[in-house]
Amino acid sequence: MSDTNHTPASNFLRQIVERDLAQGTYVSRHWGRTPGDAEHHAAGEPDPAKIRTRFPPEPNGYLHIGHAKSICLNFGLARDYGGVCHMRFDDTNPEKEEQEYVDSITDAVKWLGFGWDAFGASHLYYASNYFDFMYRAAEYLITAGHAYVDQQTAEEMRANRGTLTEPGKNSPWRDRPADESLALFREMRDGKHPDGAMILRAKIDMASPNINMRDPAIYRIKHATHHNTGDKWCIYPMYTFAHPVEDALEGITHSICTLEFEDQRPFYDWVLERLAEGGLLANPLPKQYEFARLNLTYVITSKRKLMQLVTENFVDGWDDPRMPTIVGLRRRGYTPESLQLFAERIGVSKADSWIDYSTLEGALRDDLEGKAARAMAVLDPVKLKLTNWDALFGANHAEPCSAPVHPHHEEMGKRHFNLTSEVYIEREDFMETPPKGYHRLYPGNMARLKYGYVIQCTGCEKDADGNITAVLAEIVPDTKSGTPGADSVKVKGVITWVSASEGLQAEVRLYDRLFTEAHPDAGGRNFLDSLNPASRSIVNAWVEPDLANAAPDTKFQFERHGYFVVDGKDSQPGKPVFNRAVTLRDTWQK
RNA sequence: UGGGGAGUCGCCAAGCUGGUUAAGGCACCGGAUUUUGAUUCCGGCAUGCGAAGGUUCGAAUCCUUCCUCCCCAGCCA
Repeated sequence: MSDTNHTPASNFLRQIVERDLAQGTYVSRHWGRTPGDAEHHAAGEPDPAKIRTRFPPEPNGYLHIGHAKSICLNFGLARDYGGVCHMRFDDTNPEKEEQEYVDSITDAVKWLGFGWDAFGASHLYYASNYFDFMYRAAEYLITAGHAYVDQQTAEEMRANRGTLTEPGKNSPWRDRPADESLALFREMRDGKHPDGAMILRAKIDMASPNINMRDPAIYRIKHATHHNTGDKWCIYPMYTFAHPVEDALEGITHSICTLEFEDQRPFYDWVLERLAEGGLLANPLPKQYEFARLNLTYVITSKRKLMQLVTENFVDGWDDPRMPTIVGLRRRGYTPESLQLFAERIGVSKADSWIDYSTLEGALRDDLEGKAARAMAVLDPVKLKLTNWDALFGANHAEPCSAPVHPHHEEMGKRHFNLTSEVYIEREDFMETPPKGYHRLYPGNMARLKYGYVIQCTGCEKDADGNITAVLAEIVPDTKSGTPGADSVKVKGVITWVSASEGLQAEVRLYDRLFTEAHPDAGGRNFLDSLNPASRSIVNAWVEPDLANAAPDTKFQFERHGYFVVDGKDSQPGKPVFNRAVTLRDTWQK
């Protein structure tokens, strides 16, 4: 069960935050109540937020389990240290971003249990709202001699960038007068030039051993309509330039990103320092820290590959319960708490690592164990005939039974259902010739119909092909659960069942991992080759009649099977569809 | 072969301003309880910290060399 009052494990980011808090690194910050430049913040109050972090997705796809780790990290740090985490859309590339994605992303973050209202304000921001400032910052860099307009083609730029081991060559336009660059940059802004005709570059060092410092591009021409700013701009800032600026405008203290941006940090600092020198940005400046992104065995998180699974119909959409997307996990039956627990358990560090898929499953089980209502369901039914029923109770008798909604939480109440002369049980709960240690039904053996009577198996019926068509057993009198004689006969096996005449038939979707390989795309192989053909099987199951009107999204533990959720999309009133979220642990070695 | 990172139990991960019996979680293995072969509860689980040297009374922690893995040459983020 998720434990809410405990000290979270230490990690390098917590140490950094704690050190900064102890040293008062950010106490001098002012906050102008909205994002803004140095002047704006200087006019504000001392920042009530001890730290500011941000979750800055690009709205060009659906969030997945890897983002969940980042969300828990950023929002968690802010929550734990008296700060605030900004929800920010990093929408600097109009060609790839859409409103549909911003909606799904905000939904996902909220569903996960986080929000961005703090200190009397909503901290939902868009990088595109800073385009005016970014433009001003770019003009400043040009004026100060830190940037120039380059008219090399993309190919020339690439050729002159050098290689990992050889320095690059200066662009022929590198030393043109600032006035000239400024004029051209304004022409770029005014739409006088086609895409790719010229580009604004930072002037740093073409011989830097860090390729990212070899005069990186900071503003490019894109005649495209932006989801937020429409056609106001035809030039857009590059991520590497925009991101540090966004962080600074928002007063971010700890800018946390993934490892692949480590090489980018010198440029991040360069941008901020130049703009702070020019008085455009307020000190102290944000600092970037990098952590290892999540890798989960049997799971793929590449945006491109996830997209391919959807567009080529290997799954039924972004919210297919087999998808590692937040919407997929949600539909699968994962809870926000289970995902938070997962994030907490895996920790955060800078070491590339692979988390066992079972860690994810374990977090769900641990969360649902304490709170999911129990119910009986038979997924692979075979009929069980109670051959002494009529003699004992009279034909057509229905024997009322009751069971706790949760065995450890009496306050959750009781559920009721009838035992009848014929019930369904799991096919695997009967064996003609059982292996050693098997203690369910086999001829001569006794077991309990859970919450009902102890029964003794007498045999089975078969069809012409030898398939078992029914299991036969007799009720052992006076052994009903809850009655004084219930324990007069001790049995090792307890079997779940559903009345054949009163049970409800329901579609149950049994999901398993999407891939058969722990590392579906390792070694350059095609991840589609390891798609698990058995990742979903649909069965017609029998469930307790009261489940007919279970509300969508409700989680149940089908006893002895696992945790299931009422599908939020395909269930109809009176006709629920269940998704298996995860099986129960099974330590019985067959 | 340039630059930037990382290597602690099967999987994560603390510890790394030198001195602890090398945390904790997950997994696993025992045993107890159990009308879910679940849960819960007890107990077990690294003489070892990528390797080899060195410094030191003492090293996962400091130094040297080496090995392995990851990232970087988009007008993507």
